[in-house]
Amino acid sequence: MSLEYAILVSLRERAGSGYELARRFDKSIGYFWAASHQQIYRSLKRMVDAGWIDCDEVAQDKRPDKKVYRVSEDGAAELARWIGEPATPSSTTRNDLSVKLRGASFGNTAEVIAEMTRHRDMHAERLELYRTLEQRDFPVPARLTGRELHQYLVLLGGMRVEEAFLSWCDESIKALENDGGEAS
Amino acid sequence: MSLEYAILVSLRERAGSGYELARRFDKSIGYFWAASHQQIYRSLKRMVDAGWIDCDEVAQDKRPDKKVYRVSEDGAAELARWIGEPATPSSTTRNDLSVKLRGASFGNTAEVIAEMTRHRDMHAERLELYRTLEQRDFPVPARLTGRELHQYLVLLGGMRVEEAFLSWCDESIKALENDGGEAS
DNA sequence: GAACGATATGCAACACGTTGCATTGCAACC
DNA sequence: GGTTGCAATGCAACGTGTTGCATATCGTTC
Repeated sequence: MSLEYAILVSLRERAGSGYELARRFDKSIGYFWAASHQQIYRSLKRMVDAGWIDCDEVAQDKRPDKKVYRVSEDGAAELARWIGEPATPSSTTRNDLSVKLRGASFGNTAEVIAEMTRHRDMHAERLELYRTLEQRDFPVPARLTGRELHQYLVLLGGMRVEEAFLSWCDESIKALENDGGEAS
Repeated sequence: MSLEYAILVSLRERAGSGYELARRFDKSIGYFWAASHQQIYRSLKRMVDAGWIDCDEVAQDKRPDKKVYRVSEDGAAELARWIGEPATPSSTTRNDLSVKLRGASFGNTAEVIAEMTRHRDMHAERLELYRTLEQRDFPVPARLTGRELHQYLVLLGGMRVEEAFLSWCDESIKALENDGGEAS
């Protein structure tokens, strides 16, 4: 249900086609709410039916036609309503790395260390990306207000979480390696 | 697909019935992989069909009969295989709080602050819980080895992530409040 | 001119998670 | 004796996410 609200936010920032939205969900808002183009097209259809967005067909030079969507008044109202609504119990945690770690003694510990190292590197890379985006888009965070501030805070959340995963991976790899050396 | 591996881990730690597994998924392993009893019963059926687990019907005094499941050799082999397997691209991030924050200027900022405060409190509570569990189950973390170490590291991951969310919420609430005071 | 990649939209099938409901046995409480 | 509550198992329907495929235009490259 919530993807539709992510789309509303993105379309309120700027109207666009399904394809453009899919590009945005490959980065930017997509870092915090993943979605494929199939999901997006399917949702756009439902949202048109619900009257949350309107659609203009736009013919283009040198490119296939596209359908540009923008948020209707009903859609804007619905978005505002959802933003104010207390969220459902939330955070259904599902972390397969934790499951693997917990089951490490039923598998091969060396493989688990390798897997944690892979994840460590992925989180480090993602953190690097966020820091690059921060420097590029928000060089002076202290002065931000309004929509820019909100966007910055979302990015900050991403950094905090990646930092946490990174330390966790580092600590765990160290502990597993020590354990392999002494016990096992 | 991955729930079945979480169940395998849990059943290798100790054989049990569907109901008992559902209780375990209300805490312990469930903090890192959420699952309802319907999912669990459904998965157990599939896993029996696949030959990953075996089932004994156990009659009980003063209670309904139950079906106790244990991991078969095939199941153990499959679990070990999965643990060693590099995980799929992973972490499909979906954080509705980030979406709400990003859309704050299209809703009511005061409501967003209230919502972030609610989440802040939930994360603080969860962190408290993890710290209690740590003190209860792992009073001397430095000496842990093997399976206990693995369980501790999973808990540590939970704490790191909750700490991160907590600081993020605190920072964001502060920034949003300041922004409301000066600009807007 | 064939092949490839980007733009652009979409269907169908399947896997997985959620919600709501249903049933049985027994104990305890009022 | 009826209600409540825990133990225990399960079905059906629906919503959402994933995977694989299909199609069309246009520009560039081999």
